[in-house]
Amino acid sequence: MARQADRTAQTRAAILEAAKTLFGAQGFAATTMDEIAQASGVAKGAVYHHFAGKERVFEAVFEAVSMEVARQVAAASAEATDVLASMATATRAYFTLCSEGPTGQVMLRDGPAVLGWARWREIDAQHFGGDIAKVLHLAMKQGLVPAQPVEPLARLFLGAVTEAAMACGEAEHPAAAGRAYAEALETLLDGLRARRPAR
Amino acid sequence: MARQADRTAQTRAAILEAAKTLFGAQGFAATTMDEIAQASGVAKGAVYHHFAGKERVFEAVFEAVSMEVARQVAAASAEATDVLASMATATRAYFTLCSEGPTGQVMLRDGPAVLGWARWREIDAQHFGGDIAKVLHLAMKQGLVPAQPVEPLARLFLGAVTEAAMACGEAEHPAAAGRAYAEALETLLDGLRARRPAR
DNA sequence: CGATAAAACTGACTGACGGTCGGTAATTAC
DNA sequence: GTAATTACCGACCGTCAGTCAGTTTTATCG
Repeated sequence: MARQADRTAQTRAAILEAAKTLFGAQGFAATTMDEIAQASGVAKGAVYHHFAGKERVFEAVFEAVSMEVARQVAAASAEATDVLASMATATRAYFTLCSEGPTGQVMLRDGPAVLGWARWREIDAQHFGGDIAKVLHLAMKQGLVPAQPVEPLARLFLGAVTEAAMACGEAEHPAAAGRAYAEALETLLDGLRARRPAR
Repeated sequence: MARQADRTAQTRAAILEAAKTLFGAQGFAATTMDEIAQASGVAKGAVYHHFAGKERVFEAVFEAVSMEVARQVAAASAEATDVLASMATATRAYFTLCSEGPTGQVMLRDGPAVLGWARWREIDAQHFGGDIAKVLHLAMKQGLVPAQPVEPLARLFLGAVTEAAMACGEAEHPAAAGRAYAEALETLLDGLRARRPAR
């Protein structure tokens, strides 16, 4: 009984692993279901037995990658002086991770295109995106930032961070670009700080 | 001799017009070259005679739409008190235009997916995107904003505006969402203003 | 006006790829 | 054991972007 479940999980994992590699390396469009099937060591029919279609395979891969990225970002921003500073760190870790290699391909290039912007944000909001809103909310509670609607502001930041990640991925000197964008991002964050010290 | 050129231009225009309508209504993926050909009143081969492929058709449509949007944005922000305020107005006009209907489909949903983020920004930078950098630069020159690298900051804003446009397009009450995002955007812009010596 | 070249245009055809489906093998339940 | 359920197989199908050999239209020149 557990045998069956194991077997299923194993096959699923193999498909996911192969798909992640292929999607990351070649992108969604350039990867065929036949390739995925072959790379996972199963027949095409088996892939369709586990996933309703190519997009669903991608969605599963995307979710896995999302989770992993959020985990690493959280780890990177664990220690920080105040909440806004932690946001700057997290944000920087996020777009550094996303701007390089397979992760960027899945998270930024293909993500919105394949899943649609809405679903893309929906998933991201469960991992990294949601944290921005939380931190912002906390910052307001602490008086670091003037009280105002959180949602719109959080979305704007998410958009800015995404843009930075894309730009870094495209840049010839990603590291240098990363520094430049991190700085600009901090300028933006600092601008939010309450002007007349509420302290 | 002008006859030939006329004919060519006319056919091209017909294809572009049909493609714009179809891409806007159904999106890039759901539109077939056969449809475009039929709607333009020419054979498929003629479309390929004028454009190297489906993506090139889209690119031409995208450029036309981009230009039109930039024109309307410029018109909307013509009168404004200071440069930052004009940016707020322009920005708002931009994401209002982009968040609705066919324009949004072409500019935001399919644009980056089909052209690739890099090429997408490249084209946009020739129209709307470039203006952000210009305005920011001017604002620094006038002392409204502390001097700092313009490029990264401009990109972040562009990302934020794009995000706002997407969110508005998705929202159930686009008008209300538009107001909320416009306000958040102004908060961000205001945060950039040089702080008063009085504290 | 032909004759010739060049460009615009046609539409049947091809190859690739996502997805289907009838069938087989393995596993579990009774 | 047998029946039922689930995993898996792979030949086949429909669709669609892109091709190409051939036809029509337009421009050029003697």
